[in-house]
Amino acid sequence: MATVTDQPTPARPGRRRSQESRLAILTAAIELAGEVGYAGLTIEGIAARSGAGKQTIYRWWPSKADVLLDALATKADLHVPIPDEGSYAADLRAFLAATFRLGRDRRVVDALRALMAHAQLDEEFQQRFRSAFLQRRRDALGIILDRARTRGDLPPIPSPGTAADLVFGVIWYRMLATSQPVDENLIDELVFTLAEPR
Amino acid sequence: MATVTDQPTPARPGRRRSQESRLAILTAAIELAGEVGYAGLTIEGIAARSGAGKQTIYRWWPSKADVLLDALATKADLHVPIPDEGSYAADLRAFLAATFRLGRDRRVVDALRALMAHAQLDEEFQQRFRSAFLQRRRDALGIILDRARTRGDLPPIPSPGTAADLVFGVIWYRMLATSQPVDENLIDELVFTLAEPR
Amino acid sequence: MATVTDQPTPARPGRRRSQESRLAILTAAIELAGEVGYAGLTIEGIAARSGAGKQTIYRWWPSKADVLLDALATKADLHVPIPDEGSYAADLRAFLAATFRLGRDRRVVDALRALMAHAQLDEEFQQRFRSAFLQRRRDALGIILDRARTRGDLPPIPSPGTAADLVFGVIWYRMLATSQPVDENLIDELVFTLAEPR
Amino acid sequence: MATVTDQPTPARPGRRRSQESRLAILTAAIELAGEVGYAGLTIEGIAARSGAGKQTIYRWWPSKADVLLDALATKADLHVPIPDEGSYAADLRAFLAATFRLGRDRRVVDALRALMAHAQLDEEFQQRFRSAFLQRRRDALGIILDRARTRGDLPPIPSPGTAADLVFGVIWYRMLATSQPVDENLIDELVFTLAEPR
DNA sequence: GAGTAAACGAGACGGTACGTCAAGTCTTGGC
DNA sequence: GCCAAGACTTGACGTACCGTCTCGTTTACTC
Repeated sequence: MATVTDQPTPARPGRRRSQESRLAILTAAIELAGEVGYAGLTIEGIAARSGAGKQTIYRWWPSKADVLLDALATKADLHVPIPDEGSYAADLRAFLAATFRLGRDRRVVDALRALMAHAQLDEEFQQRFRSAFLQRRRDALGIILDRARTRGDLPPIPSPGTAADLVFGVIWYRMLATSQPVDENLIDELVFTLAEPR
Repeated sequence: MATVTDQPTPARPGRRRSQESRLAILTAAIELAGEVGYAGLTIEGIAARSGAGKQTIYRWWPSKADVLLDALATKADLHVPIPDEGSYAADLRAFLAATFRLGRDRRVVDALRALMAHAQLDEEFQQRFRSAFLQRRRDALGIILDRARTRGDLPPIPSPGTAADLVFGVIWYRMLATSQPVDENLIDELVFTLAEPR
Repeated sequence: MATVTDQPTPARPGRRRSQESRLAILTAAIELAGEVGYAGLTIEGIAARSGAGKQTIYRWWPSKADVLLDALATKADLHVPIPDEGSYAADLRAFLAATFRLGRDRRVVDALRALMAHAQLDEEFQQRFRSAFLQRRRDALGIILDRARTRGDLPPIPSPGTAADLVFGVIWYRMLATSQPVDENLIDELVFTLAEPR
Repeated sequence: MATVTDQPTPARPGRRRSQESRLAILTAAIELAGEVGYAGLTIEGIAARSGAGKQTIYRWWPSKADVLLDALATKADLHVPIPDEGSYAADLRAFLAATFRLGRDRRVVDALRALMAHAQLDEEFQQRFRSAFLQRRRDALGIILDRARTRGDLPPIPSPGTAADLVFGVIWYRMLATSQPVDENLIDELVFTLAEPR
């Protein structure tokens, strides 16, 4: 039965988007970012490596940052599962551990640093980066905090919003400013500071 | 008697560095960054605006980020005074309030965001940015933390290093990721979370 | 009775060529050439203006010059009648006057200039342009010259071929090199120079 | 002694134009035009072949046609000497013979055809082509015609202007429309038609 | 009336060159 | 030796069209 949401196949005329090209472009972007760094990454380079025409890239992505973001979303598993571990402390610990694991992949970390950097230089990309990446992470943590509040597990201070700022703040600060990734020790201190009842 | 610090007059032959040019360049950099944004800032633009030759800029600064960093250090008052307020909580509150005031100047915040971004894309600048800016701020907070430890005022968890990461983490995260600056409310929550004895 | 030239109905299967499309394309070509000039004329532009697909154009014409040549032949009356005026001088005068009239239409002159230009840059189009246009005009003048020779009206020098070169030479030279069209005065001088017995 | 016309050295600051680059560009343009034809000639190709940057070409010439025109003027001897041969007929014959010789060089003829073509597609280049080439040739013939008039050697019809149109008309028409160059026979017919007293 | 075949509109594709911008370097004459 | 001026090579930008290649649709003929 056809419904209103059957939009993926609106029977448009014209040639369909090539999935071969799309994937070749995303793969080339990831590889090149790893080889020459984000600063050395160019649309021309991606086009050359992937065998696509530049226009094909510009047709679907507004900037090299968008290509890389799409590549990351498509190729890297950025998903953070949030199983109910029974307590705020345990949930938070699980969340941080998952992030910890992600942070061990140098290529992913470098790409995220570059995307955050690009977001500071490109107003419009900043919007996309926030809604496509940053906000999703925040929402995941938001679920944990909500659950804790329901449980009566959540300290009154800091407020959920500030707690999220503290968690993501350390993570990003270490990535951007000190090259010191999230480690086991940090997890302990964070859990104690945020989840320990007073 | 000549000493090691007598560097301004090493009695070299040839024309001395022009302070007029230096200041004109720094002023032009600040102004242009405000007008066209960091992404639109170019060495050529700075040279044209300041009336300097490009070579003069390249002779003294390695990149546009360094010009802007120098301009910020020279023109904006980035100094954070750390008077002894009698307690860790009060010192921390004073430190955050000073940062709060700094964050009200849009132009300074934008410049800092851009410099942090540039640091992600330029390995060598990252070193200079860390030692010339990030580490200095950290050192200032370090004094407060040291003083608190001496006083016996400092909670055992989080450790001083992590406390600094938490403080600078929130500040930078809000600047870079949420466009939500440090405000009075955040100060209260941070002071409570970090300085309240358990 | 079917003859060799009855090509429009070879009883092939499949959809027939659309005359609507053909005319829409030729019209669009003429209009666009007038609006944006030949240099600004593109197959994509013709397709967009006419509502045709690019493939439809490429199916029937090898280049934009061929489209324009076809358009000119179809829409503009390029025919030069050569009624017998009784003498070489009168025939030549009539021929030149007809050409004169044609040259008053700016759009036709511009299109011819562009086609002649294109013929210099595209070897294959040059062949088609010669046989479809230049040679036809030459043949028309050839009839006049033949008639004059039969009449004994034709001066021995210049030879018919050279006479044609002289006639078309001035016309094209004025179009291409001096923007000065054929006018009454030129007609007088040409007729005197070529047709006056010595 | 310095005079008002000593303009070549106005003591401007800044680096001087590189004659090495200029000549390398002109040479590359001539060579490439010969190898790939004018239609295949590109600014990028000239830059690559000459070792110059594209910007250097765009700085000094507005289009590839201007490069080629300059190259032709610089490298090919396009000068037509007009010694006084004693009579209009002899002068005209000498002029045509010189042109005849020029027309034997395939590369020069092809370049001129292309430039004339380009002039039809580019309004501004047309102005430059006329004053830098076409008008100069016309002026040379003008001297011959003036001399003839002074001598009383010049037939009243056609007028000098029309005579020039006829001469250059045939030459260009043969180059552009019939691929049949000026030859000895044409010279005889032209001299007879234009210079023979009636 | 069910194939089958071609032309049609639309539009994505790999390319090439465009003309521009800025980078960082080099060369000039003057201070 | 520093300075302003400005030409230099280099390399990427984002755009415009090229000519080709699917798509699904429409129109004709053949069986």
